[in-house]
Amino acid sequence: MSARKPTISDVASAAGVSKGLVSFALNDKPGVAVDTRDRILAVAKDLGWRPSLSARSLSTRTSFALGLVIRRAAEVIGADPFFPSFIAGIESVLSEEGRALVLSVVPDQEAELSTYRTLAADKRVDGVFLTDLRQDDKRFALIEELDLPAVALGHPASSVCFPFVELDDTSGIQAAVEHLVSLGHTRIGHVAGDPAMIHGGRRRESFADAMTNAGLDSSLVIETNFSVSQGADATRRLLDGPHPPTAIVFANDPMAIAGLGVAHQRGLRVPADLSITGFDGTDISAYVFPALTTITSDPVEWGRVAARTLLDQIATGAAPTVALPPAQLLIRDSTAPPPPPAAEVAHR
Amino acid sequence: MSARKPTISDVASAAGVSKGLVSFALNDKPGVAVDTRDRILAVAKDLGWRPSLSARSLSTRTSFALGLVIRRAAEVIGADPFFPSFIAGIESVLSEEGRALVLSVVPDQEAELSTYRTLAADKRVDGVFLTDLRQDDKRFALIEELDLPAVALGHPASSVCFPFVELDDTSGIQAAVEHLVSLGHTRIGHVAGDPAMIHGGRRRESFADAMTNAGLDSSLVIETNFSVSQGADATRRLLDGPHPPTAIVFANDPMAIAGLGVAHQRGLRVPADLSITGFDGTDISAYVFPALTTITSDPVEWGRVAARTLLDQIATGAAPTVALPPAQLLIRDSTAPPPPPAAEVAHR
DNA sequence: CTGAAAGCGCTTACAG
DNA sequence: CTGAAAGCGCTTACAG
Repeated sequence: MSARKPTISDVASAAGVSKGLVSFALNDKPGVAVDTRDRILAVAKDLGWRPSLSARSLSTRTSFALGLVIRRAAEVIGADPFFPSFIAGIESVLSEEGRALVLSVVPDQEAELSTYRTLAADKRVDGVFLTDLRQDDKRFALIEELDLPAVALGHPASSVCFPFVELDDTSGIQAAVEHLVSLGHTRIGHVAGDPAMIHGGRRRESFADAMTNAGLDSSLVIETNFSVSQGADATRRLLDGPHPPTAIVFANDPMAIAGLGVAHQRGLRVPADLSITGFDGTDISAYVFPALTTITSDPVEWGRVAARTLLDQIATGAAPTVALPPAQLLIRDSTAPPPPPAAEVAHR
Repeated sequence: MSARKPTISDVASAAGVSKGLVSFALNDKPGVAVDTRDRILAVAKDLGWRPSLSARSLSTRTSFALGLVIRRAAEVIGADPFFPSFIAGIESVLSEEGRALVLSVVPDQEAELSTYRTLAADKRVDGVFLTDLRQDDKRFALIEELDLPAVALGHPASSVCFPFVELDDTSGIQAAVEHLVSLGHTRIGHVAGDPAMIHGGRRRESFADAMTNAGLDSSLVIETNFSVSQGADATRRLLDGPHPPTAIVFANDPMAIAGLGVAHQRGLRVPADLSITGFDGTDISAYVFPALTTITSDPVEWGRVAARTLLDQIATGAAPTVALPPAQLLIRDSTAPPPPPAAEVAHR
């Protein structure tokens, strides 16, 4: 029971071998006799030896950590339940691998970029996750410049030199629009996300495509930054327009819930007077009234797959891109046929 | 423009001094002539030298990182907007200090404890944040055993050897009860959080105390795990009881929003038939209908202060405990006088 | 005020 | 299959 933590030298002398051999045994390198290896490992276990992370880091230039940089405005960060679940998924694979997750939350692009630079310069992480991809994403060039292994969430707008894990959300949006059209809606609005963000832009395009396919006007769209306050505001503007929609497709659940609030405040019944769909399938969406028809994905699984892909990319330098099962439309109680024209007018 | 990153030796030889002196200059140690120091620093900057983190870690036994372990069931993790904001607060101080945050999300106590052990054994972090304090918290003994610097969020149930940052939430709960009592409510229920968690238990006690002070029955309490599903369930049970409350105080906003959903589903008007209060002051609470009367705290500030305190604790070993401004009652539209007895009966 | 050297605890060619 | 040694890039007594 020495006070000091045992080192590789302690193990080596206790096992009667050199430090080098202990290292080889530990790392499963070839060239160690089986019984020698077993003896070394037994002694190591006996002594309670754990190789020093910083010593390994120094000689291998590896940090055994992965980095996640989240760039979100303070206003948006709290409302989005994506990240906690996504991180739980990452953790579930990292913990088995003895790796850690280094997390940064930054307010703007400048801080984001400099955070990646610092992470790379300090070799604080062996690779990074790229979330919230943007249309013209400055990170791509930076990642290449820094020669930092990376994995992106979603399909990058340009061709990139790293793998990504994508989840098709277009079919979910299309299913939502088709669902509303089949219920008889013809004036459907969309409260879109941030157009500078790939998934914000793509959901909007999917909406427009689906509307066009149905032969309907696809111009009832208002862009937001994904925040609840802008979601509420967009809903108001849509309802105040000359031809208010009878259904609104929201780009995320928090905005849809805010939209529900606006509708109720105006005395509109959902879904009798106004149908609403969300996006994410958050827990709370099942418990608001009426329960939200939404489009579900699996952020925990996304985290798991992204972590495995990044680890693979670090190890091999050429991990394959993977496509997750597409987001699914989950029909609950916030969608119904539109009101008959007369009843409709009565509400304005 | 060499391909290799410059090291301390490069700086030393370029400046014509020894490595040791460069180290002293870098770390502001005494015993370096001012002009020598300036020259060294100028050369270092010129060469773009950044001291290697892993080399420094190895010789100083410091990781320049702080650890946050979040133990939450998958079901609860997404709905609680506390952590993203709290983490943003931590980040705002760590980024200036060149330190990183290592985050772990674990499902249960066993994983939680072993995560702290691993973090300490690997010297992965220099100190840890302790959140979601429990009544009988196994982490306290572990922290002492591991000799790991720590800071707790909230007031520990037992006396501990590390500082904590507390935020009084009792006065907020009391203010909520007093507000409801002053509106004329006499049957007030409480959807409590997890009683094993300090803040869950304390909010519940504050509720009971406030009710007793008002001379009212304080037994209308249902415990939950803070999840929206249990929040909805508890609301139903309260409303199905023999003497249903005319107001419900919820231990967090997500559950209050679920409670709002249950009330609407039953055709109860809020606040005319039922008053509801939340806790947290989340963004979305302002946008549901009716806007939620809630109790607000400042998780970002909490993160900032906790980070500074932990850094102080690491540096001095004796950082003072700090008390944040108490949570404030924010009156919005979900609270009003109770319905007259007759009207009430009509709703059952 | 400054230099030369040992040490932190691993890994990895290089010999044998 | 195994050992002895150098090296990763810092920090820190120890001399002078």
